[in-house]
Amino acid sequence: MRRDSRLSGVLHVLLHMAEHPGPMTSEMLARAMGTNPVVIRRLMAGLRERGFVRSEKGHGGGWTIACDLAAVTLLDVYEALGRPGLLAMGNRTEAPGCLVEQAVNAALGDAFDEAEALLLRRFGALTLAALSADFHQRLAKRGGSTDLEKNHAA
Amino acid sequence: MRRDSRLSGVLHVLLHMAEHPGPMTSEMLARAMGTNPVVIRRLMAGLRERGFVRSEKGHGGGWTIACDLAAVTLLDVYEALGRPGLLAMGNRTEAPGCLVEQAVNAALGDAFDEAEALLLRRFGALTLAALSADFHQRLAKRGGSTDLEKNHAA
DNA sequence: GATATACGTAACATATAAAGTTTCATGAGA
DNA sequence: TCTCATGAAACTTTATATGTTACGTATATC
Repeated sequence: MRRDSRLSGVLHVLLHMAEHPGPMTSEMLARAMGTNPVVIRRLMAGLRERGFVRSEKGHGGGWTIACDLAAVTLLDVYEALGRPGLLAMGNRTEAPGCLVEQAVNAALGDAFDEAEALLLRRFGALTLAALSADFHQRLAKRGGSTDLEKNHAA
Repeated sequence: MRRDSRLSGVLHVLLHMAEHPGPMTSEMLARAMGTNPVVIRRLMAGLRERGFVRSEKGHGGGWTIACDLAAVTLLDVYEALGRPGLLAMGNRTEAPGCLVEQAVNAALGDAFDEAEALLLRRFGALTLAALSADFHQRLAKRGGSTDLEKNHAA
């Protein structure tokens, strides 16, 4: 399957929610993302458990942000998704008896660990507020609207 | 599917070949790796095209190393495998019209690009000779044999 | 209270890619 | 000629993200 896009997707959802006054339903968000409401609910389940968002049932219900955007990093979001695997490659065996494989594992494993650490460091250094600020900068430069319908094809 | 282990696997194969006088058949290598001869041939196809290894058919045939281990880096091997994807995550959409998604893509894309660059840098800095040297160091410390049968379960 | 709305969850379907397997053709040495 | 070994195609298996359907539950409006 192609690369996991859950982090990318959930950030997209969160930033749209930040621009939208009042709750957004899974249906609205799914339309914006070109996907299914159930996919949205799955993405959001972990975030709800951590208290980053809140969901309300029934009329006027939907999703609302329940945290300070400046206090939540991409690392927090990543962890709320269940820490999905970051690298597409890995060692063939975990604890091989073969010394050759141990040498290979050690060399590759170091590189893999470093790359993972780099990603987590980068995630930890970016807040949702920073992402939102970047969005608003792009918006000012282009002079568009924050309205969902203006930015997404119907 | 679990993480791609082709690079790990092909390095394992190469280092065993380096320790073995004369050609090794796909059958021998497959037994050592706990896999199928066809899998070995698939792994080696790209390396053969680049001249890193040579294959001979018929009696006494098999695979032999055809390069200077000190001149070939893990990056060369990685490229011979067809540059398989390094990261398990990616952006949801490549060139989105949505400014929110553009902001998300920019932030994540930078981190992803850096992680990939780090991995390729690390691969490029490691030669097969360095891996082999590390293996021999481990061997001296443990005082074992380079014989395949001694290091792999039957 | 009845109805429509919206989330929660389970179950199932689809798509993709690595890995494993089977089969047959081809070439090389004994 | 017979056996060994690679080359390549085709098929199966497995894992996982994503997409879809269906049904239960809670809530607001009428």
